[in-house]
Amino acid sequence: MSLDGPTMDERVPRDFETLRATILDRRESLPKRIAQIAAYALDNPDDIAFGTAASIAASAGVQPSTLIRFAQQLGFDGFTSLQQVFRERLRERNSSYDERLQALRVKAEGGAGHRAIFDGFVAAASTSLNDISRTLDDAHLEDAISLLAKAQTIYVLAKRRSYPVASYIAYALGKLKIRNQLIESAAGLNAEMIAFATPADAVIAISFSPYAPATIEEARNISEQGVPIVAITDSSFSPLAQFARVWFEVAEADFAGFRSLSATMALAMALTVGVGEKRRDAGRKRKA
Amino acid sequence: MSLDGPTMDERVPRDFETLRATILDRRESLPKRIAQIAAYALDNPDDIAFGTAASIAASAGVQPSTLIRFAQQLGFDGFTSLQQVFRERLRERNSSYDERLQALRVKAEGGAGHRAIFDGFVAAASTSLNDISRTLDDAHLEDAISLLAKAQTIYVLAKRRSYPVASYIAYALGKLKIRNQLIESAAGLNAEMIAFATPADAVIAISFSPYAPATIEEARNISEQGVPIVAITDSSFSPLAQFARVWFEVAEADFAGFRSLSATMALAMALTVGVGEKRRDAGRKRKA
DNA sequence: GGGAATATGAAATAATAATTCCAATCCATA
DNA sequence: TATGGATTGGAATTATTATTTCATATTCCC
Repeated sequence: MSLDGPTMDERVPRDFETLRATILDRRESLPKRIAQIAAYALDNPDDIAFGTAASIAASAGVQPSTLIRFAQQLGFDGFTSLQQVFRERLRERNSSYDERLQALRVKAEGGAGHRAIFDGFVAAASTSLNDISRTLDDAHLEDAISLLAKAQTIYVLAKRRSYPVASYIAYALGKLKIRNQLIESAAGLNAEMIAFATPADAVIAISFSPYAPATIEEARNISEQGVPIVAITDSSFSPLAQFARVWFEVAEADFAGFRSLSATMALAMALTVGVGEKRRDAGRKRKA
Repeated sequence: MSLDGPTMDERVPRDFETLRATILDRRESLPKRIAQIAAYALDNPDDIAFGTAASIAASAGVQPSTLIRFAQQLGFDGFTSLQQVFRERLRERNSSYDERLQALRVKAEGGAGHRAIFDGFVAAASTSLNDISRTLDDAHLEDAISLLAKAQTIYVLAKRRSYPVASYIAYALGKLKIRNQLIESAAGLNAEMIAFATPADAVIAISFSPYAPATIEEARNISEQGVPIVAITDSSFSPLAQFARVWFEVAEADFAGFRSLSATMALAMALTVGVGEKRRDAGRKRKA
């Protein structure tokens, strides 16, 4: 029995890393059941954070009292205070990513030097990816892919800032052997090109504010011919939205006056590869 | 009083985002104290996850019973089940950034459906951004920007998969009023275009394995004319590296056979805007 | 192999926390 | 301004959960 007063020799681990180290350190010398719960704790820290003493003990295959003895051996005065450490860990880790992004952004805004510019663009891209990952509507995605998979030719329509995305879509469709036509302005023959499109075809149109007038005009014309349009744009007020059969709202973060394209790119690739898969599946079914 | 049976009309939010949306949606119509705790909940989700009804109520300045009424209004049968949602959120977000990515990747690999494809591309893009953020060499960035800032005309050279990046660079340089020439193959006049370049100009060349032969060939020719090259490529064995005055190694993650472009894009934008800034500074100094 | 020290299991107990209930208050409407 | 309904506060009640206790088992040393 040890009756040392309120100030004990052994320091109680206050943060998770210290705790982890302490456990690992003593691992050898722990009694069987205590070691069992120690291993469980390091393997399933989330369960310790949220579970009740009884539920955790059951999962780990020990008695609740063992769990408490484990906590006491580590210097805590009970399970509850041990649990605090595991909860604190979640609190901190949770914010770590956003904080890192925030730090990057602050550095980019405040800092001088060109590294700051680079960090700014990375932060903008990360933010955009994060956003779209949260907000993308699965049903829209399915609709858009079905629509495009049925098309004889997929026309790809985008100007200026959105043009790189269009050119990547065209490249990817080509690699997947899906017939497509990029509508670019070089030769000034857009109107003629568009005239070939029929309701059996489909369009992917991409435009962000300020909407390139040519893109809008061409989208209007082509939709009047009955060609279904899948639009990627930045708000429900976008003129593109009104012509589109399916449309996606993509909010890209910007930096130094240039918006990121990463979220749009990810969506564009998902559409392209999705169409490729859908066609392959349909092909297989037809053969079988 | 509503005595509707076990199947109630209103769906109980099962995940945090739905819950958040529901709260925001009803915000107007909520009674004062309930609204108070609603605001608190959205502002301090961690506290809801970890606190007790009493402690949370005290922090939010209401009675515990109000907290329970709030939960019930949302369709939960008590505070405890509301709290589950807040805990689940932490479990999922818990993941340090890498773990979250891992989750996304697992979802993309395991999951069927087109959402999985989308998640895969988002994961690839995030990974790439993460990598480049860690590995980019500040000194290289400075060197490249200095080199490009001195150029009379910046030639931009990329084919196939890298072409979208080149077109974005050209767009951005244009917006910044920096003279540039995109070398595309449409008219088959690349050789002639390249012949105009002099050592007072500079080139940004982008190529990834499998390196487009045309890009390599053109890079060789232009470097033999003494025009300095900044290259973005994917390994030190890249044929581009040997012609380049400065070169960046960018490792893009891939998914479904298509590599991400997000890291390359971020670097490209940093170069572009960096050059813009450098020229503006130089201009100011010359005037002063 | 015997005995002391240590570890474990299971149930009793104490504590803490969620929920309910009812009276008081507020608010809209006639 | 009176009245009914909704909202709120606070204490009582019920539930859940952590902790303690003690009997039993195991281990280690002489």
